[in-house]
Amino acid sequence: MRRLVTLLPIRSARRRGAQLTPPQPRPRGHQRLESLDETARRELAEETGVEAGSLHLEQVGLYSAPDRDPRTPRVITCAYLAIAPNLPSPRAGSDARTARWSPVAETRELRLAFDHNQILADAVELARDQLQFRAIAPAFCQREFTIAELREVFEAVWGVSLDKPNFHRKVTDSPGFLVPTGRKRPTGNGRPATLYRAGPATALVPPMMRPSAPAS
Amino acid sequence: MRRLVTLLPIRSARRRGAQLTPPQPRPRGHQRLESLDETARRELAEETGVEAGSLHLEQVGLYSAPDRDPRTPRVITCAYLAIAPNLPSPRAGSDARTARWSPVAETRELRLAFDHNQILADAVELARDQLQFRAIAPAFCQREFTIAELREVFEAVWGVSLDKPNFHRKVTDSPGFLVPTGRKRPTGNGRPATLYRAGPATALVPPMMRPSAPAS
DNA sequence: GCAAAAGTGTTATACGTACACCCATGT
DNA sequence: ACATGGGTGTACGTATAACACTTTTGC
Repeated sequence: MRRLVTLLPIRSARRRGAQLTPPQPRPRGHQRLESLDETARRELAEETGVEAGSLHLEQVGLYSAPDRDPRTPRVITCAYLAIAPNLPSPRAGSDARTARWSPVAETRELRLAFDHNQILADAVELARDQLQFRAIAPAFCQREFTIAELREVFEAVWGVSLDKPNFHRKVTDSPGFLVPTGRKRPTGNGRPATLYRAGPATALVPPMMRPSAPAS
Repeated sequence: MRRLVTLLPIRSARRRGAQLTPPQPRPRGHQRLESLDETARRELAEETGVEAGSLHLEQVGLYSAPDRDPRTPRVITCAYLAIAPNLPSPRAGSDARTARWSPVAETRELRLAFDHNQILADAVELARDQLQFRAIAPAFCQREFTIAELREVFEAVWGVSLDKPNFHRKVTDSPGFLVPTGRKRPTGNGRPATLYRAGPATALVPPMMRPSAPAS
């Protein structure tokens, strides 16, 4: 089952610059100024071990309701959506002590603090939308992947099941989306699947339309 | 010609809460806490005279590159996109002293300070995308409008020309998008157009796909 | 009547969907 | 040989685009 969501605790979220009050001076010298995007990328790498290169990062939005944290007014959070393959479990003992993975289908049942359920819902919805038009699906996979693995990404994020033959055509016909590596991967049982890498295209043309009703 | 963009100066952008440093205490007492969305809505109303009710407001994004304002590091801006009809000219003598209107087609030629060209481009791109799927186009019009006026919105924002008959069907067939008022407006020359109001629908189904290449 | 703008009908084409079918491999 | 999963072909329904056509007004 594909896991897509990590939840970093509030304490960590504050330290990593997600809160927009001026940052505390860092203990060891040489405090280089960085954008929030860079901060999010660096801290996520530090806490989960994901190398920054293979990481698709995107702003979800700014959450600034004055009473969103009843303990302290004026806590403002900028939420990010990260897309990456093969994420390791959050490191025990790190800031992300209570971080965990959750399948997309179960995110609605989670009970998070403050407005984090809303933030998470917005992030999932953003991922679902982006998947239709942008060529970000390979970011969920290894550097080389099969069409079936790519299809599982769409099925997991959208919570639907897609027609295998039509999906195959759509992704292979989309210009610049996939480049075959020439290699094949034995499936153990059945014909081996050809391996692909992410192509140069940034958009998916024509778009992969998301079915309205969840299929069986 | 339809004008869509207002540019508020930096000085104003700071005071209205677009900068995310803790807000200065306001001179007259009773400083109610508000979210950034509320701040943007209130300040835009104060400076342009747009009543808050008929205003579609949306976050564009957060701009936090450390050197985006070379005079002061760490100036962070949350940009908003506002959609409203019939905007009056910015008030002389107000904070928005250098604010002005610009047609969408000419926004690429503008020379703005700092990263504001990028912010403006992002906002226009957001408006273009949203127009396809959300029922926000009537927010550009008066409370009652004709199909032709609605079509001019799409043509102005997208920079294309659309087929009149097909556009008419699409918008009238989209359930809950438009409600006819029963009244008609004489065009001066030709058959009078029936007037519509914005319907309850929030999404445009099916979406109004934006043509890829600009038509003649 | 004529011009002009609103609105309707009609047709060809493109697209997505469903599903039958073939291909390549392990046992 | 046969089961299994990868991949291709094909037919059908629906949506879109292009444009001819009708309707309603002012002059």
